[in-house]
Amino acid sequence: MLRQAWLLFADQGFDATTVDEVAAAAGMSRRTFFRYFSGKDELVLARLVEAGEQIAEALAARPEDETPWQALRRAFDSVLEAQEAQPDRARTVSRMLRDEASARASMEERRRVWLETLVPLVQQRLPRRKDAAIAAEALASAAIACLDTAQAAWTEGGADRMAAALDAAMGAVGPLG
Amino acid sequence: MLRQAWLLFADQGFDATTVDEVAAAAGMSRRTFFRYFSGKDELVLARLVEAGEQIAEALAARPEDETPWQALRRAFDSVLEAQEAQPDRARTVSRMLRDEASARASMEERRRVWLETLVPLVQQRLPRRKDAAIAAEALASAAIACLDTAQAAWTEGGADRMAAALDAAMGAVGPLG
DNA sequence: TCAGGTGTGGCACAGTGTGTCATATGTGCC
DNA sequence: GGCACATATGACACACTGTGCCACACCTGA
Repeated sequence: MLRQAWLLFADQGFDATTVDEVAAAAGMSRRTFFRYFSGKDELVLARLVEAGEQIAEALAARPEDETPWQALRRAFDSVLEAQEAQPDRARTVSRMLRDEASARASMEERRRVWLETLVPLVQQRLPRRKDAAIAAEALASAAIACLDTAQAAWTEGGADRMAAALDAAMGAVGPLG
Repeated sequence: MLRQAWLLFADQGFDATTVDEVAAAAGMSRRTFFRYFSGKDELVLARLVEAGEQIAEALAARPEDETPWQALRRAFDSVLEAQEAQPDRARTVSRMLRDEASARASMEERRRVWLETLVPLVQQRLPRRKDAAIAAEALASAAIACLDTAQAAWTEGGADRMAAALDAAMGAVGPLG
């Protein structure tokens, strides 16, 4: 949906692309665009949310005997593969999210949306204790932080295999087994 | 600086307060306000950056035999105290950052600024290895994620001692010794 | 007194996001 | 077919943000 918009973003940058251009490229009026999307941000967020759903699916499918941290690490694999399958495109998007101020806001939003679906799945893997809710949220958001770290390292040359970067990141924080 | 602005934010909400109002309250013109600040966001960010500097100072002062994770946990103590000293004000700010869309953008920005100062300090505590840079960034950003989790839990009733919430969060992710 | 720097405000402009209203474009029913 | 009704779209106006540009006031030293 609105693949046209992403072409514009990649070409001119996110900030430099106006809503008018996006709307025109999609063949609708400005007003109509705002009726379907809350703004340019939502186009970015939509993509990120999709990835979050992939992760949630994968996490739900991990064997029960894995620790939450191991399961989260494995759940990220599908996203890693998708990124490494189209490295140029993935790096372009990644740099956009890092460099363009207005796109950055979507990152915090993504964190919340991802947590909403991931936290319950993590909590299922924890013993029912008083602090289980906090523990689950801490684990999930720490894992996301590691994913972002790996993503950044991979985007800027340092690491050529993203999986290795993620192992390094998550392995430094908690035992991967 | 611009304490007036924070009164307006607390009173009307962040989004609902216009730059014109802030400028008027500070006794300067709109144009002059934009000469000193990049926007309302910067007023929020300034506060968050200050807290980050406190954390960095505290981290640098931790004994060398602590693990990075333990040291980070202890480095957060000063922020915790500051928050618990003025719980109402802290909760108001916390809710604003959570609920108001435009303030949310500052959270991602804060993450970056904090990492810039914290990562080198964490890396000093790690053995020099190939992945030390990634490990340091992963540890620091995971710790920040835990702090946010604890903050959220404390803001919404659940936990009345923020330190306990942070122990639960960080303890669930890595050993605190 | 004059020249040059500095701080400030006014104005105009492009851009975002929203409310309101008018105009298509169906869709079902008689 | 013709009519009534709902829905989708577009046009316009508006409040607000952020920036460039210019004018004015004020200070300071020669």
